[in-house]
Amino acid sequence: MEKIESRRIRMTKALIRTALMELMDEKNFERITIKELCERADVNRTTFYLHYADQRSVLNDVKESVCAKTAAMIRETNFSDPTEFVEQFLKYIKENDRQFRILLMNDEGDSFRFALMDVTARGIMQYLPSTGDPQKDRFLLAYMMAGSLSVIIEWMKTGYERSAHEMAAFLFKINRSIEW
Amino acid sequence: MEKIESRRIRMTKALIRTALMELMDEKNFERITIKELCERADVNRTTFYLHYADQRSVLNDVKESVCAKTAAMIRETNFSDPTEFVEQFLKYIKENDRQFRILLMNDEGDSFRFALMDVTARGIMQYLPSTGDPQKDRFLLAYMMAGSLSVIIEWMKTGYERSAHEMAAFLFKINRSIEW
DNA sequence: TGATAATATCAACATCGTGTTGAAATAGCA
DNA sequence: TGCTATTTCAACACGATGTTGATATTATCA
Repeated sequence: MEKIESRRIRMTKALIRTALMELMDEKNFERITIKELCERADVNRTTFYLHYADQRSVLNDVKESVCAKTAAMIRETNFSDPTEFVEQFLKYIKENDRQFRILLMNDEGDSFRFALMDVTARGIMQYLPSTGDPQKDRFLLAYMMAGSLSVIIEWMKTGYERSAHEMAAFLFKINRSIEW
Repeated sequence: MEKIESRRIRMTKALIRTALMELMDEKNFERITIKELCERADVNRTTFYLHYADQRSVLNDVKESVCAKTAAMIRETNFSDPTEFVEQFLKYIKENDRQFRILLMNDEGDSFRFALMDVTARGIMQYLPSTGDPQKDRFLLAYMMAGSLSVIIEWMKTGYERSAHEMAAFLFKINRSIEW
């Protein structure tokens, strides 16, 4: 289980992942065939099956990789207060617009959103509410996370009209104002 | 455009829609082929193409039909205050658990959620916030709708542990407490 | 450098789902 | 009953899938 992938394999898989993102920018995920994915990546179809079972496993791989990079960014960034954390996070999304847009818009079963939630929880854990009732806490967390992500997606759709700073303040104000 | 479908056609399409819901309860949407959908519905494949182009158009049809029924329920139900409206809505979801669960869990691009938003807007329109800034209003609406739906989905996942009454009070309290 | 192992390519294959066709069977309605 | 709408049926060409065995290329290490 501790196998480290060789540089060649990492390169091949990266080519396939990049090709998938390109294609998802052009058409629906369901319409993407393994054949055209391989042609775009310039990788033999047999090679594809050496590393992935189907298109979905490539997509999952992309999701994991984006989450990992986001987690690393959070780890390496210094922020003193939660508003600044949110602002940094928003800036990061804006800078990596294409990836986040594609993944959030094609998020079957909210799997990417849940993964993002886990990642960002690290940054705001200490500011999360507690009612004493674990189930209520879960409901509240779900509410705030889904609500915030939805606002972020709306922000994306405007082409990031408002600044990350302004949006962070907005989001922080809303989330803080909730009574529990 | 004003064609009324004959009883036979309505029946055939209903068979196909029911079969799709059955299959979606068993496996991922993407893995469902037209062939097996027809076998499950006991309808000839040629007949399928007479009414639908592909699996997705069947799914869209199901979504529309569920939204239409929900809208009808809302129209026919009397409720005096918004909490009661939310409670009725939650009860309706609980009673039609299978349909809502399947559609919400497989909601690519949030299309079903948006449609549900439109439908329920009728019931809570007058209680929606206005900041004077249309874009901010859109953000707030997105936040509250996505947050509430997410709580509802979490409620589903618990197997409707708490009562619709309690959940309605909870949701109403949260949404009301938001500052804008 | 040269041997060796890992990785990628290639051609070929059977299999399956797709979408369409024209003709025949069946059901509903006047 | 007879007419019309609807469904069934068999057949077809097409393309994607997943797998195979052999071969070529590339990386690693002695």
